[in-house]
Amino acid sequence: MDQVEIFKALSNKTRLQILNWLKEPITNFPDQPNADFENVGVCVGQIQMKAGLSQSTISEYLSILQRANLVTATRVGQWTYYKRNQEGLENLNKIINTEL
Amino acid sequence: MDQVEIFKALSNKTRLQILNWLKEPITNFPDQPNADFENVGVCVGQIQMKAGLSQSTISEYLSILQRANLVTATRVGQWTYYKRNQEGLENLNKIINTEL
DNA sequence: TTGGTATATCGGGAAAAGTCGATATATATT
DNA sequence: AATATATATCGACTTTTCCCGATATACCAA
Repeated sequence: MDQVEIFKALSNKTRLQILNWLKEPITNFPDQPNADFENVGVCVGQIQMKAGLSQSTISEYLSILQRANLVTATRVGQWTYYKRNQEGLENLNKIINTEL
Repeated sequence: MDQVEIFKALSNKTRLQILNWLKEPITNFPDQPNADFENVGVCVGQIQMKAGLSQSTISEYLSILQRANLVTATRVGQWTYYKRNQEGLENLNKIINTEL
Protein backbone atom coordinates (compact mmCIF):
# COMPACT_ATOMS: atom_id res chain seq x y z
CA MET A 1 0.00 0.00 0.00
CA ASP A 2 1.28 3.36 -1.06
CA GLN A 3 2.24 5.56 1.85
CA VAL A 4 1.02 8.68 0.10
CA GLU A 5 -2.46 7.17 -0.24
CA ILE A 6 -2.57 6.47 3.48
CA PHE A 7 -1.64 10.02 4.38
CA LYS A 8 -4.11 11.43 1.84
CA ALA A 9 -6.84 9.39 3.45
CA LEU A 10 -5.92 10.99 6.77
CA SER A 11 -5.79 14.52 5.32
CA ASN A 12 -9.41 15.34 5.99
CA LYS A 13 -11.10 16.37 9.21
CA THR A 14 -14.22 14.28 8.71
CA ARG A 15 -12.26 11.14 7.87
CA LEU A 16 -10.12 11.59 10.97
CA GLN A 17 -13.27 11.99 13.03
CA ILE A 18 -14.79 8.83 11.60
CA LEU A 19 -11.70 6.84 12.52
CA ASN A 20 -11.86 8.30 15.97
CA TRP A 21 -15.58 7.66 16.42
CA LEU A 22 -15.05 4.03 15.50
CA LYS A 23 -12.79 3.62 18.52
CA GLU A 24 -15.85 3.84 20.75
CA PRO A 25 -18.77 2.73 18.61
CA ILE A 26 -21.19 2.07 21.46
CA THR A 27 -20.63 5.53 22.88
CA ASN A 28 -20.59 7.35 19.59
CA PHE A 29 -23.41 5.57 17.80
CA PRO A 30 -25.97 4.78 20.51
CA ASP A 31 -28.85 4.76 18.01
CA GLN A 32 -27.69 1.94 15.80
CA PRO A 33 -30.35 -0.75 15.89
CA ASN A 34 -29.46 -4.42 16.19
CA ALA A 35 -25.95 -3.37 16.91
CA ASP A 36 -23.24 -5.92 16.50
CA PHE A 37 -20.47 -3.44 16.95
CA GLU A 38 -17.76 -5.79 18.01
CA ASN A 39 -18.15 -8.10 15.07
CA VAL A 40 -18.98 -5.86 12.16
CA GLY A 41 -18.84 -2.20 13.13
CA VAL A 42 -21.09 0.72 12.36
CA CYS A 43 -23.29 1.15 9.31
CA VAL A 44 -22.94 3.96 6.79
CA GLY A 45 -26.17 5.70 7.69
CA GLN A 46 -25.17 6.10 11.34
CA ILE A 47 -21.84 7.55 10.37
CA GLN A 48 -23.47 9.85 7.86
CA MET A 49 -25.92 11.22 10.40
CA LYS A 50 -23.19 11.92 12.89
CA ALA A 51 -20.92 13.54 10.32
CA GLY A 52 -23.65 15.70 8.86
CA LEU A 53 -22.47 15.38 5.27
CA SER A 54 -24.32 13.85 2.35
CA GLN A 55 -24.78 10.12 1.95
CA SER A 56 -22.65 10.01 -1.18
CA THR A 57 -19.81 11.91 0.45
CA ILE A 58 -19.67 9.61 3.45
CA SER A 59 -19.88 6.51 1.30
CA GLU A 60 -16.94 7.82 -0.70
CA TYR A 61 -14.97 8.76 2.41
CA LEU A 62 -15.43 5.28 3.80
CA SER A 63 -14.11 3.69 0.65
CA ILE A 64 -11.10 6.02 0.74
CA LEU A 65 -10.41 4.84 4.27
CA GLN A 66 -10.92 1.27 3.16
CA ARG A 67 -8.53 1.56 0.21
CA ALA A 68 -5.94 2.86 2.67
CA ASN A 69 -6.53 -0.23 4.83
CA LEU A 70 -7.62 1.89 7.74
CA VAL A 71 -11.10 0.35 7.98
CA THR A 72 -12.77 -2.84 6.82
CA ALA A 73 -16.26 -3.25 5.44
CA THR A 74 -18.73 -6.06 6.00
CA ARG A 75 -21.97 -6.32 4.09
CA VAL A 76 -24.89 -7.71 6.10
CA GLY A 77 -28.20 -7.55 4.30
CA GLN A 78 -28.78 -4.01 3.08
CA TRP A 79 -26.21 -2.59 5.40
CA THR A 80 -22.50 -2.16 5.12
CA TYR A 81 -20.75 -2.03 8.46
CA TYR A 82 -17.39 -0.39 8.87
CA LYS A 83 -14.87 -0.88 11.64
CA ARG A 84 -11.27 0.04 12.26
CA ASN A 85 -8.65 -2.14 10.59
CA GLN A 86 -6.21 -2.81 13.37
CA GLU A 87 -3.67 -4.34 11.06
CA GLY A 88 -3.58 -1.29 8.80
CA LEU A 89 -3.28 1.04 11.76
CA GLU A 90 -0.37 -0.93 13.11
CA ASN A 91 1.23 -0.83 9.70
CA LEU A 92 0.90 2.96 9.71
CA ASN A 93 2.61 2.99 13.05
CA LYS A 94 5.46 1.01 11.63
CA ILE A 95 5.77 3.29 8.63
CA ILE A 96 6.07 6.31 10.82
CA ASN A 97 8.59 4.72 13.09
CA THR A 98 10.81 3.19 10.46
CA GLU A 99 10.33 4.83 7.10
CA LEU A 100 9.56 8.43 7.90
CA MET B 1 -0.88 22.19 15.34
CA ASP B 2 -3.72 20.90 13.23
CA GLN B 3 -3.53 17.18 12.58
CA VAL B 4 -4.94 17.58 9.08
CA GLU B 5 -2.09 19.93 8.16
CA ILE B 6 0.45 17.38 9.29
CA PHE B 7 -1.08 14.63 7.19
CA LYS B 8 -1.40 16.94 4.20
CA ALA B 9 2.27 17.74 4.47
CA LEU B 10 2.96 14.00 4.31
CA SER B 11 0.61 13.43 1.36
CA ASN B 12 3.23 13.98 -1.30
CA LYS B 13 5.90 11.63 -2.53
CA THR B 14 8.64 14.24 -2.83
CA ARG B 15 8.02 15.60 0.64
CA LEU B 16 8.16 12.10 2.10
CA GLN B 17 11.44 11.57 0.27
CA ILE B 18 12.89 14.78 1.63
CA LEU B 19 12.05 13.77 5.17
CA ASN B 20 13.65 10.42 4.53
CA TRP B 21 16.79 11.86 2.92
CA LEU B 22 17.28 14.09 5.94
CA LYS B 23 17.64 11.02 8.13
CA GLU B 24 21.05 10.39 6.54
CA PRO B 25 22.25 13.77 5.33
CA ILE B 26 25.89 12.80 4.93
CA THR B 27 25.01 9.84 2.76
CA ASN B 28 22.29 11.53 0.77
CA PHE B 29 23.93 14.92 0.21
CA PRO B 30 27.62 14.20 -0.21
CA ASP B 31 28.16 17.31 -2.33
CA GLN B 32 27.14 19.91 0.18
CA PRO B 33 30.14 22.20 0.75
CA ASN B 34 31.09 23.35 4.23
CA ALA B 35 28.65 20.88 5.60
CA ASP B 36 27.53 21.29 9.16
CA PHE B 37 24.88 18.66 8.92
CA GLU B 38 24.53 17.87 12.59
CA ASN B 39 23.97 21.41 13.64
CA VAL B 40 21.96 22.97 10.86
CA GLY B 41 21.01 20.42 8.22
CA VAL B 42 20.96 20.54 4.44
CA CYS B 43 20.53 23.62 2.26
CA VAL B 44 17.67 24.13 -0.17
CA GLY B 45 19.80 23.90 -3.29
CA GLN B 46 21.09 20.44 -2.40
CA ILE B 47 17.61 19.19 -1.73
CA GLN B 48 16.36 20.74 -4.95
CA MET B 49 19.05 19.07 -7.04
CA LYS B 50 18.32 15.69 -5.54
CA ALA B 51 14.56 16.04 -5.91
CA GLY B 52 14.74 17.25 -9.50
CA LEU B 53 11.91 19.76 -9.17
CA SER B 54 12.09 23.51 -9.56
CA GLN B 55 13.66 25.74 -6.96
CA SER B 56 10.36 27.43 -6.17
CA THR B 57 8.58 24.13 -5.70
CA ILE B 58 11.16 22.80 -3.28
CA SER B 59 11.25 26.03 -1.34
CA GLU B 60 7.50 25.81 -0.98
CA TYR B 61 7.59 22.14 -0.01
CA LEU B 62 10.11 22.86 2.70
CA SER B 63 7.94 25.55 4.18
CA ILE B 64 4.98 23.19 4.14
CA LEU B 65 7.06 20.68 6.11
CA GLN B 66 8.16 23.44 8.41
CA ARG B 67 4.61 24.66 9.07
CA ALA B 68 3.75 21.08 10.03
CA ASN B 69 6.65 21.08 12.50
CA LEU B 70 8.32 18.22 10.67
CA VAL B 71 11.51 20.16 9.87
CA THR B 72 13.25 23.23 11.21
CA ALA B 73 15.04 25.92 9.22
CA THR B 74 18.21 27.79 10.08
CA ARG B 75 19.45 30.70 8.04
CA VAL B 76 23.23 30.95 7.76
CA GLY B 77 24.42 33.58 5.37
CA GLN B 78 22.74 33.12 2.02
CA TRP B 79 21.75 29.60 2.81
CA THR B 80 18.79 28.15 4.62
CA TYR B 81 19.48 24.77 6.14
CA TYR B 82 16.72 22.33 6.89
CA LYS B 83 16.79 19.38 9.25
CA ARG B 84 14.28 17.00 10.77
CA ASN B 85 12.32 18.29 13.73
CA GLN B 86 12.52 15.45 16.19
CA GLU B 87 9.96 16.98 18.49
CA GLY B 88 7.37 17.28 15.74
CA LEU B 89 8.00 13.74 14.59
CA GLU B 90 7.52 12.42 18.10
CA ASN B 91 4.34 14.42 18.35
CA LEU B 92 3.10 12.76 15.17
CA ASN B 93 3.84 9.43 16.74
CA LYS B 94 1.79 10.35 19.74
CA ILE B 95 -1.10 11.53 17.59
CA ILE B 96 -1.20 8.25 15.76
CA ASN B 97 -1.04 6.21 18.91
CA THR B 98 -3.55 8.12 20.96
CA GLU B 99 -5.83 10.22 18.78
CA LEU B 100 -6.23 8.19 15.66
C1' DT C 1 -42.93 -8.87 -8.86
C1' DT C 2 -43.47 -4.52 -6.94
C1' DG C 3 -42.00 -1.30 -3.91
C1' DG C 4 -38.99 0.33 -0.07
C1' DT C 5 -34.38 1.04 2.17
C1' DA C 6 -29.29 1.19 2.32
C1' DT C 7 -25.32 1.89 -0.09
C1' DA C 8 -22.48 2.80 -4.21
C1' DT C 9 -21.43 5.21 -8.28
C1' DC C 10 -21.66 9.07 -11.60
C1' DG C 11 -21.29 13.89 -13.19
C1' DG C 12 -20.24 18.36 -11.96
C1' DG C 13 -18.93 22.91 -9.80
C1' DA C 14 -15.98 25.06 -6.33
C1' DA C 15 -11.85 25.02 -3.75
C1' DA C 16 -7.21 23.44 -2.87
C1' DA C 17 -2.74 21.49 -4.20
C1' DG C 18 1.03 20.70 -7.62
C1' DT C 19 4.20 22.82 -10.28
C1' DC C 20 6.36 26.10 -13.11
C1' DG C 21 8.88 30.55 -14.66
C1' DA C 22 9.53 35.23 -13.35
C1' DT C 23 10.57 38.34 -9.94
C1' DA C 24 11.72 39.99 -5.25
C1' DT C 25 14.61 39.81 -1.18
C1' DA C 26 18.59 38.80 1.60
C1' DT C 27 23.25 38.19 1.94
C1' DA C 28 28.13 38.10 0.30
C1' DT C 29 31.93 39.79 -2.54
C1' DT C 30 34.46 43.05 -4.94
C1' DA D 1 27.77 50.77 -4.94
C1' DA D 2 27.48 47.05 -8.15
C1' DT D 3 27.14 42.38 -8.97
C1' DA D 4 26.46 37.54 -7.93
C1' DT D 5 24.25 33.78 -5.49
C1' DA D 6 20.64 31.43 -2.52
C1' DT D 7 16.15 31.47 -1.17
C1' DA D 8 11.37 33.18 -0.96
C1' DT D 9 7.33 34.90 -3.02
C1' DC D 10 4.06 35.80 -6.88
C1' DG D 11 1.01 34.80 -10.78
C1' DA D 12 -0.65 31.39 -13.68
C1' DC D 13 -2.10 27.01 -15.28
C1' DT D 14 -3.23 22.09 -14.54
C1' DT D 15 -4.60 18.37 -11.68
C1' DT D 16 -6.74 16.73 -7.58
C1' DT D 17 -9.88 16.95 -3.73
C1' DC D 18 -14.25 18.33 -1.61
C1' DC D 19 -18.81 17.80 -1.60
C1' DC D 20 -23.26 17.74 -3.62
C1' DG D 21 -27.63 15.87 -6.05
C1' DA D 22 -29.16 12.39 -9.14
C1' DT D 23 -29.15 7.85 -10.42
C1' DA D 24 -27.94 2.95 -10.18
C1' DT D 25 -27.50 -1.31 -7.62
C1' DA D 26 -28.29 -4.59 -3.95
C1' DC D 27 -31.16 -6.48 -0.81
C1' DC D 28 -35.52 -7.11 1.79
C1' DA D 29 -40.55 -7.52 2.51
C1' DA D 30 -45.11 -7.89 1.11
